[in-house]
Amino acid sequence: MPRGEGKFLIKQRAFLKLYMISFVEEHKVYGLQAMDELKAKFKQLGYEPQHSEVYRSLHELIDDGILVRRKKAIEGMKYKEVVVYELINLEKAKLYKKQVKTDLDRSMSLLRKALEDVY
Amino acid sequence: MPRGEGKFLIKQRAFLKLYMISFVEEHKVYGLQAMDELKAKFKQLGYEPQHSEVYRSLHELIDDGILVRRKKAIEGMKYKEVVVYELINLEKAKLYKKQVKTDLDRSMSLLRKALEDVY
DNA sequence: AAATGAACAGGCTGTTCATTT
DNA sequence: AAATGAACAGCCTGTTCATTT
Repeated sequence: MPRGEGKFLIKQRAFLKLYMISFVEEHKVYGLQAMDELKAKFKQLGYEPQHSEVYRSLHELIDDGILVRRKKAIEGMKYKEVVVYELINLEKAKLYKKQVKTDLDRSMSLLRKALEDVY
Repeated sequence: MPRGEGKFLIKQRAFLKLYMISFVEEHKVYGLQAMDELKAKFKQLGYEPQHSEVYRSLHELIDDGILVRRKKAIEGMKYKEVVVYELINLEKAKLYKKQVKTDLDRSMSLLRKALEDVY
């Protein structure tokens, strides 16, 4: 059972949770909209996050006590209502972002080192 | 079943295979020695590749037709003999390295973008 | 159909066990 | 014990199915 030791690169889950926090801070989006935005953003890099992983990220942020769910009637079109999220604990959010930044930097260093060593 | 589409970061397997090729090019090392070298190299980045994953990388490179196994009597100390590897197909090796470089660059871009977008 | 969510399945990888020298 | 390898187990994540609006 991996205990978080000896780890390789950052996990997709953490990567997405980071973006979810970022979206919520900007008062944007519900689940699928976040996914579409990310797909568009990363399309040229060949990365297409799936909806289930986006939802899992959101759910986990709720379990972490960082976000809360809120139902919201849709303003204009399409269907009735969506689930939006709000920051409930800014401190926890800041801490999480800080931790993820460390992991992102570490991951970058691993990749950079390989590029330097081998090519 | 993931078909290599919509993928996130480069996999540890590919990362290690790249280093294995690099080691073999320098006529270095057998399995555990390679692992120790990598552990030392990445220790400060908190990455510690496990022996089974190193062996799997080596085996896969054999399946890929890039390396061949060769038993070699140990020169000085410790125990009797180890398994060393030789490059059998330089073209394939070059191609593989090129492919991995693409994936490394792509992965770096993903991480860099997240750092730019969120922080 | 859009949106959310859960169930299911498979791949990747760490831990453990087995074998040889 | 060092070295190699395979078996086993668990986590992560993509695919599929179910439900609601």
